[in-house]
Amino acid sequence: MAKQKDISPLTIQRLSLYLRALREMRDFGEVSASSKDIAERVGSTAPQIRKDLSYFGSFGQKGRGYKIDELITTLEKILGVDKKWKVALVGVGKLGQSLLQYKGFWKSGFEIAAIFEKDPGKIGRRILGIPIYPTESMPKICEQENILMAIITVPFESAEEAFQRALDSGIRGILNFTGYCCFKPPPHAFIKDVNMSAEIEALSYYISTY
Amino acid sequence: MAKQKDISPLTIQRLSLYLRALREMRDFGEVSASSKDIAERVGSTAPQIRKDLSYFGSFGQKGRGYKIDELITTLEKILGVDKKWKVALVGVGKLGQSLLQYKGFWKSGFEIAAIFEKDPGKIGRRILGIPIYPTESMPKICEQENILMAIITVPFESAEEAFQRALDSGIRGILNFTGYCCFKPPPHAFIKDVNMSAEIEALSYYISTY
DNA sequence: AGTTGTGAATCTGTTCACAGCC
DNA sequence: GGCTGTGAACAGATTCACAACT
Repeated sequence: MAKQKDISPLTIQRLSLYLRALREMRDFGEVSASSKDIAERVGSTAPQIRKDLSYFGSFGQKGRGYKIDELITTLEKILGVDKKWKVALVGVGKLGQSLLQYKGFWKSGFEIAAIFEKDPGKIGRRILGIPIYPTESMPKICEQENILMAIITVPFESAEEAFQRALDSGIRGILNFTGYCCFKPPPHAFIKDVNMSAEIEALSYYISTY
Repeated sequence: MAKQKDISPLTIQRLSLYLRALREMRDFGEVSASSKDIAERVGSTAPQIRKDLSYFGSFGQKGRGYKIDELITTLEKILGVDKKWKVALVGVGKLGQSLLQYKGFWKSGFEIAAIFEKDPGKIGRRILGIPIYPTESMPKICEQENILMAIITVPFESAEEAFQRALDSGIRGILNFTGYCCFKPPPHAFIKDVNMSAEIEALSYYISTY
């Protein structure tokens, strides 16, 4: 279940969708599900789902489908969300505060444990009980608190600096909201870009064109 | 420049990155750029950029690269962001309010013109000067105001209903923050899913695995 | 010499179809 | 009969390599 190499990022992203779908089904009282059932929930196809799962092992029963509880546990293990993750928020402007407030993502074992800011007016205060530290203390705090992930929401201009500091602090996973996208992470650090402008501009393209 | 068919969504998404990079370069005083220059800015490769652009025409000069101003104008036209777009916000809970506050995206010609809500306590009020209407009035208002795009941030449970109402209101482009992903839009409507949980769970996978 | 634009080659991802099991 | 797991076929995206142009 662990060291599978060369699995497409697209597969990984979809695994996360399957997990949510399965949790819904469970909450709905279902006990087992076929690849077709899952496909309908996530707007995909049955062979796609079987193929994605097959990269990691055989979890179903021929003729019967998948046991929902088991598959949930399996997917949680694969995705690593069976563990608790401590996350740093770097930059607590409008967007950062919004993400803090928005509890949606922190459901599955992600916890914002520290906030880092440049603005002296904010340093030393707390938001939702979470302490705000000066950026310089990031290496120390991240080590102390065992923080391995960061959500970076600083302005574009400070992005490169923030990235570098995060890596120097032992951060291995970055969720990047800055729009800065030419940072090359070292071999075992990972960056995921979230780019809402690009999304909405793509919509603009489709509406204009078709 | 208009009706190119069958262009990959990935290309479109990247066009948006190129556009931002070029604007930065322009603001920095640059006048022309090679595909290599752009590639460095966006963390891609030179042939990728030339290929992407080639689907729409030949905009460069051999031996010299691209005139930045011209390419910006071209890309704006291709993406349709040379027009002003009015956008509806559907659901103004925590996440919706955050997006409103966060001016980042509204730079390039997108304007939130109306907010739609179920909560009677919010209806009739305004946020940042933008009126909050009951969801039922969506078809009427969207037609009056010529709103063709919607950002949907309602809770998962209300998503399907919200999608349906948006389409009934003439909305052609939806930016979907609900996590609901099995909605099949009709031929000339388009949905873009933004899924931050999936992003962060993917990070969890990479950190755990490598 | 420098750089574009592009067909051809390669690589990656998805779909199909069916053997094998329940 | 129903459904998984998977190799093989197919489709799609990226990279390469080079002719054409400045």
